[in-house]
Amino acid sequence: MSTDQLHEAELLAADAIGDIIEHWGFRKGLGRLWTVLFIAGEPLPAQAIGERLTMSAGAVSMSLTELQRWGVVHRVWRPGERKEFFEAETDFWRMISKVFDERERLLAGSVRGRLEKAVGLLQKAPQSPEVDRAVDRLNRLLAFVVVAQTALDGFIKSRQVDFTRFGDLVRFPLRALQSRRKGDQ
Amino acid sequence: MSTDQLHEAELLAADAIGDIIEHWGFRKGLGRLWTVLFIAGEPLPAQAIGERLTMSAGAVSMSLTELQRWGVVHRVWRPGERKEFFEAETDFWRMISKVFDERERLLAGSVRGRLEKAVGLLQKAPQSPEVDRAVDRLNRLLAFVVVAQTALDGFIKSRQVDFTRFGDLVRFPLRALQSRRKGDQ
DNA sequence: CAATAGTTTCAGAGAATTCTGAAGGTTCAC
DNA sequence: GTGAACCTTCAGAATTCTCTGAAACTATTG
Repeated sequence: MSTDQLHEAELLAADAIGDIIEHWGFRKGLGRLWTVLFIAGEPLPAQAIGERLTMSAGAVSMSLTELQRWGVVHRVWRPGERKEFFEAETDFWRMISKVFDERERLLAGSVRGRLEKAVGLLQKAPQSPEVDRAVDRLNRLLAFVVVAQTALDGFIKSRQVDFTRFGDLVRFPLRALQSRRKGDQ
Repeated sequence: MSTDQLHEAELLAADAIGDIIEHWGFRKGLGRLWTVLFIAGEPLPAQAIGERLTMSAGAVSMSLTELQRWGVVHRVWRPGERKEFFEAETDFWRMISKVFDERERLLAGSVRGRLEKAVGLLQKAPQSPEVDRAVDRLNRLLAFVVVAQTALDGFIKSRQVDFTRFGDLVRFPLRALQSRRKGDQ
């Protein structure tokens, strides 16, 4: 039965993506849910998602909320339909940018602030070779946080252009791969 | 007392870095431990770490093992000393590369394999517009995983050069910062 | 406005992760 | 070899995270 195989493939892929996502600090379930939506290729109602992944309505709802917060899933309203639909963001680049932005915004401020505070504390302490070296190192760490943030940001924001050398694979790779089938080689 | 302030600053910074690290999918404790070693600026015995962070010997040992596995902490043997010392890797770039490499190695194979398997499953299923579209999407996902990996890898490996515009801040900034103290200009 | 379909929220259950503390190694000095 | 100092391991404790299921809420329909 075709539906079973579709379903099995879906779960397999969802789990794989779930694992990636988990290694980047997200919940596995979020990756799985996004993948199901992505493979579906069209907006799905919450209930359908719950059925495919065997999740409770509550879990689906919470996950969808979080995915929307990250900008990787969008809510779709369909005239005439009572229920709501959800679709996966498919522009991988936009997705990643958003996630990075969010992480930056969330952390950079507080982290930077705290590191600066730590430096301040030390500089008020009586000078000593030990403290001096600690200040140097903290400053170095602080500098790195800033540089890394800038660099990552630049990378993320510039890549859309640079990626063209991959033949638009990132944004619209469908055509290029369409003809490759198992056993081709 | 200077030691108290050093200690307080240490904890503050350690916690900040711990938070960053946590958002990138690691245990907070690993970030904290690394930071203490980094600020110390010299190899420390396990016991000293435990005291500064109030961790049990077991936790310290386990954390050190993991940090070494990630290549961000090194074991140092000092002739004449019975205990062993641990020092933080200070080349941020090497650190990041290693971490990315590890993640890649760990996941890329399995993830790629599973996605390919999912595509294979679908391609054996009876053709239908729905299945065809699913195959397309899965292929696109697969392509992205590969591209992203390549791109990230390239970025990571090339950045060492590009970072020079930050005045070597990333690799060897110690000297540059050593003399700079608050009020220098 | 009552009934219904659908979604969100949240307390508590259950699962997973992380830490502790003790037992067991290992190394080195004597 | 024995004892001391130190590190590692690991079973179970403690903590944290995630999910469930039911109740509350919202929007739509008749």
